[in-house]
Amino acid sequence: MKIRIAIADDHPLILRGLQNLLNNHADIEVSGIYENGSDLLASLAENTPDILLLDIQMPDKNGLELAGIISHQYPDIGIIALTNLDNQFYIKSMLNQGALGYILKNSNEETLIEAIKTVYNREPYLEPALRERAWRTMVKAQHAPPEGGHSLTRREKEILQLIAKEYTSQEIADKLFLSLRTIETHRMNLMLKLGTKNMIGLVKAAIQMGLVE
Amino acid sequence: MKIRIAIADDHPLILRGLQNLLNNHADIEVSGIYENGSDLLASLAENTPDILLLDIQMPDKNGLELAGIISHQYPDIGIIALTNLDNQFYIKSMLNQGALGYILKNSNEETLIEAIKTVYNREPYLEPALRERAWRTMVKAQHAPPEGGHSLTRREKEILQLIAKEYTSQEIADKLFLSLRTIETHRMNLMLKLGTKNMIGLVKAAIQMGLVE
DNA sequence: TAAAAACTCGGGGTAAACACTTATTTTTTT
DNA sequence: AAAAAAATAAGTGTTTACCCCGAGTTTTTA
Repeated sequence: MKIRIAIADDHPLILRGLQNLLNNHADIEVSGIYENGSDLLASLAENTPDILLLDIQMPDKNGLELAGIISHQYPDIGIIALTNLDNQFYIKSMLNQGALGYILKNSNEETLIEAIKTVYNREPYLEPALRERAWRTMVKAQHAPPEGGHSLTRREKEILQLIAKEYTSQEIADKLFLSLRTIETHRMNLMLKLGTKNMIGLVKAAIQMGLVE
Repeated sequence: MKIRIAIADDHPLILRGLQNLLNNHADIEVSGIYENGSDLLASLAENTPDILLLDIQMPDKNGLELAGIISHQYPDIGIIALTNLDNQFYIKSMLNQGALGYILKNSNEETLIEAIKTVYNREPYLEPALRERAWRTMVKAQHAPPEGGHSLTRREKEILQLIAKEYTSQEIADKLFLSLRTIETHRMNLMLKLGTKNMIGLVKAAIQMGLVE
């Protein structure tokens, strides 16, 4: 029996490349391709794959939300995050949202096939190039941060976004009708969670998370 | 006679997708695919294409340099920049470096083919979605900036890079054996050139220019 | 309905960034 | 050799970020 694979990605070139690549494997079958999150969600009930290759950056919904919804509604689908983002925060978040695999778009064929087969067997798979660093991140996470990794709250994301849009703390405070000290506290917490010592690091994190640009 | 196309991109998936897509067109022929800038440069003399699809982000050399070198050495090759970066600065820079076309990786097939045919006729092609904005940028550029866009000097790039790496001005001064005031002056000039009021904007510009991340 | 997490706000201080200015020396270009 | 551009440096002052600390309120989760 073939492994049925669905692909969701807003880049036609990537879709085509994946399709072409996977069709060369006798034990794999591409069951559906989707260019946005809505199409994907609409189709899953009718056409349930074994594996879902999911891009994190999608036009309508982002991959984190999608992974959360899908892993909840269809626990039998093995989700593999397919992304350009080589970012510890995202890896953790995706895994927390129910993804079993995490590979980069510039992976080679072997990595991709190995990821698919591994996740098909219900085992987690992480891009080889990212393993070392991710492991270190996990280890570090057991020391400083409180628990369960540094996922950002709604307010924190909002403020991070404004910071990355070049608002000063005072301007953010005015905009949100909050005290300057509140914004500063949030900023400090953001720096703690994202492991950076200044706003520069925050901006880079915001960009990697897709909150701006 | 077929249009001969070379593709340079470090993403195997994109390479495969492009190859597959272009092979479906009778009047197009893929003459070579390259995963890095060195391979590309080494092969161009032997195997000269009509069109080069060039990724901006490459492991060894960046696309800007490559475009400059190639357009100089092989003026008959029509260079089309293929990128994720929807960014005015980059568009201008690439065109200045001799690229004739600029399209995004999430373009559809029609856009890609149209770009190839347009550039084959030695005419410039810009991603439709980017035209409006780019045009406005060009118009604006005729007012404020001195000439040919805001090109940064070597020192400025170096310092911008360090800023984006979360060095403070004092740390940069120590590292480069310069006065703190010198670094601050450079920083001010950078902010002027890049049209931003603080370091946040500098970091974003640095990332968009590919100086970090 | 407790407990936990998130959100809010403050004092007091140091270091860094930002904003205006001018000016000399060195390197590159013409 | 002259002109232009780049790199260096500084005076002076204001604003913002950063770093300790603590603590009350609201919302979410268990």
